[in-house]
Amino acid sequence: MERRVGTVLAQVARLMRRAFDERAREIGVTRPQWQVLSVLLRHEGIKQGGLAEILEVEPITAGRMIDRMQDAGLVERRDDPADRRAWRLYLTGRGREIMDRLQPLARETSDQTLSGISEAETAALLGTLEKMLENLTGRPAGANSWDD
Amino acid sequence: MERRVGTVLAQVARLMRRAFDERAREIGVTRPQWQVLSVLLRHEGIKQGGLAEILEVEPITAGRMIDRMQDAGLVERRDDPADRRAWRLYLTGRGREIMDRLQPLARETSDQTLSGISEAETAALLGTLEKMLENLTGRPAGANSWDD
DNA sequence: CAGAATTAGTAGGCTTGCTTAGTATTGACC
DNA sequence: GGTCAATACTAAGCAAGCCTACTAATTCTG
Repeated sequence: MERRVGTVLAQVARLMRRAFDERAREIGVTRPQWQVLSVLLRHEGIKQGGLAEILEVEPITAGRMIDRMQDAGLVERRDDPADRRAWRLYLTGRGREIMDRLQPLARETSDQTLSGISEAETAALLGTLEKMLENLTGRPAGANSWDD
Repeated sequence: MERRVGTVLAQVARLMRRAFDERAREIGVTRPQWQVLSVLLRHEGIKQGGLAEILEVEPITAGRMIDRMQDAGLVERRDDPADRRAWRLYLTGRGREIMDRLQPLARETSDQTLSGISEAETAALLGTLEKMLENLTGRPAGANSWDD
């Protein structure tokens, strides 16, 4: 039985990504890229390693994404004055503009996905998912947080 | 608030895949490949298109996966006697053996992820996820089923 | 201060997903 | 029976994950 949790979870996650990307294609941004922009909005000047940690992704994955987003003019790499190995990441004006246009698309996607599901059920879902996240990362979910 | 559902969902899905792949690396099989084997076990002789539909994946994605799994000796393509465009897919002996070894790893992964979460909560999670799946695919979740 | 260990990021190469565009075969319709 | 649309699959090319292995800079330790 439990086998199905991973399967269904992966399926829903993939279909949500597809639904978002479909809407955002015209803007030329993918959902993972939107998530990067989202983090950068809250943590201007973060290093690549920090970004990777928040996203729970390997540093190389974050680095490659920043490569593409820099080419697209969405983000900017600046030297870290205190550490010559590191980059500091900043949103460009274009990146900021695009965030404004993506927000409603994200809303639409989650509205579509959660249609007919009550607030309470959604909250319960989120609660369970956060426990799972803790089990997988071995650290409290609040710590790797998105909204501090 | 709802924004976070997609994000957390994607994160949990990715970390579960990582946890499974870590365990299965020694066997040389990834989680998506395990899912293919799983479907084939229940639907011997299915065509690639049918496989893609069950997995909710594009046909080309399924095709490329079968390429690799055929190279690895896990599955076999046989001609469809009634349609020269199509392939019929079968597990090899090796594929079947490997399934036996993967089952416990899948179990471990979901046990780790769901540790401290009650049966009732897990069932509720699954129920919610299936509603979301319906919302995303536009068809009843039982239809694209895994276990008929 | 010198040398070792850690940290920040990159390079190459793989799988899994996608889109768009193509070929080959089948099936439906006049 | 011939044309034409639909179907089954493949090709090329991209994004986003991963792992292993590397360079360069920093920090720790003796």
